Amino acid sequence: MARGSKKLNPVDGGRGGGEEAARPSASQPSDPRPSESRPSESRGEWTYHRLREAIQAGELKPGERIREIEMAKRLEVSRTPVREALRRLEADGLLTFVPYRGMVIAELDHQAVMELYQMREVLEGTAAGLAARHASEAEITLIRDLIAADPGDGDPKALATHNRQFHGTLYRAAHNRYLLKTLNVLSDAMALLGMTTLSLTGRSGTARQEHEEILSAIEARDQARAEQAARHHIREAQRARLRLMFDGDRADTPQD
Amino acid sequence: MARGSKKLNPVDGGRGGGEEAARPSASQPSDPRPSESRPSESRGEWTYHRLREAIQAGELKPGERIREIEMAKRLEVSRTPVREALRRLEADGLLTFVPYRGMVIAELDHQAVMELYQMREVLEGTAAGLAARHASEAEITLIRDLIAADPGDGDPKALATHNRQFHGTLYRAAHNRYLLKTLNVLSDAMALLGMTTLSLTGRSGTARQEHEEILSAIEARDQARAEQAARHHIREAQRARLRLMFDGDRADTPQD
DNA sequence: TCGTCCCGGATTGTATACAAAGAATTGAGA
DNA sequence: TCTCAATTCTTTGTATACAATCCGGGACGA
Repeated sequence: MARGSKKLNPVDGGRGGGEEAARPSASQPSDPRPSESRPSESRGEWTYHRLREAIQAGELKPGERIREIEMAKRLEVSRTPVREALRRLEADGLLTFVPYRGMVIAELDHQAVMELYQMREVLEGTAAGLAARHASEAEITLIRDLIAADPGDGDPKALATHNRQFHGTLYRAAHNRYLLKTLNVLSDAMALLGMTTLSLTGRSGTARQEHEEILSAIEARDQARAEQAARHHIREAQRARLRLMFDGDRADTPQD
Repeated sequence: MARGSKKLNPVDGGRGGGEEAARPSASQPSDPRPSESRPSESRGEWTYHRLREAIQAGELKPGERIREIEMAKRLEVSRTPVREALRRLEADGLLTFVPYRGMVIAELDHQAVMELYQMREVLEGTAAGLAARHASEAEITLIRDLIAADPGDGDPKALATHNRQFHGTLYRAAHNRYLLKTLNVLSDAMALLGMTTLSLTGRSGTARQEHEEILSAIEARDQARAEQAARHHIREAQRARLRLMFDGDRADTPQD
């Protein structure tokens, strides 16, 4: 039943939040889930978000198997909403369905990672370019404020969150729902690779400069420059990622 | 259960299939499972494809409501697989969920159409550019043959099919799964607009020239030119679409 | 006449029972 | 000890019952 309205942007969109009052108690005689914050969200929706967060947070790692029953028990819902969530995550590319074995957290091989960055370079560039054309002053201000609030080389978690905020704001500033949706999906897939490259390669300072470069071009309403700046940013991120992956090949392999 | 393996490309072009290839009617409480020619895709999968085709074919028009029970009865399956199919179509952007009213075939407003074409221009250009770099000789030959097999100004249905084949082949030739998936989704969304612009604006001849221009650039392995040619192609299609929409505003409005 | 309240119908959300089919295990035989 | 086969286990696919909620219409009162 009550299922929050969903449009093309599944991520958030910063709706005023309030929502309709939403009746306090859940429907079932004995609502199992810890009195979480979303009374009006359907179980399917809720499960979807929970699993997504778990993947983002790295609690569920690539290759790991997900059993419907186990998950249902763990989240204290029935299989039905779990199935719905799994299907949606599969559509997002975060899960892979293996016949007769069920869902598995997607594993990205080298080729997939290359394709992912290639795609992101194009779309991130497009987003920045469009933002230069279409962003409202308020949106530009928001981006500026976000960059100013950069947490610097501190908590990797905060760094990742901040980075996500910056890019998410940039995506929205492009004012293209399809672009927004696609970039969000790509970002999610990136999470499968583990922690951001920022905190792992000491790139946070450089990244901030690159962010400022993008902002600068947007402020100047220079579409071409914004696109190039964004593409450069992603290429640098890719370089860092590749270094990380090759290092990892040496370091991680023996482990386990 | 048996659910055919699904990869990152749920769409692809392999739909050469015949209309109603008989649903996997097997497995009813008393059915010896007639050895179908396939591992028999699951009902959910089957339902998904059927609904998708129905939308593509225009049997289900934008704004139309889809009731789970009605659909289940019509396709002779239970609500469960129907629900799965509906969720997937929603993820593809072909359906919109309206709280307390269920699924509705997505309607694209003017803004959405603009965004769609904007996005397609970027990605189609990217695909052509990548194809120029990565397409195998076999793939290039396939594209060449397809263009040669252009049905010309005849049956609109054949024209649409051929056009889809050409573009689908181009997408695959880019060798990027994320790009492929996204372009397929965008193409599907286009189907919501109704028949191709080709058959409705007498653009088929021009389109063929544009296709040849793209091919030429790919054969020459000229990435930049391929990208530009593809972008030009989409821009022209967009122009045709806009003309059509404005004409439609005058002609269709009174109807109904 | 208009507004409000209430009830029945319609439709989705959720849980659960059952079926099917690969996967794993265990046993016997060579 | 190894191989093969039968049996059991595990897990998903499907159907269906039930619960909850919104929507529409109609009766009632102001």
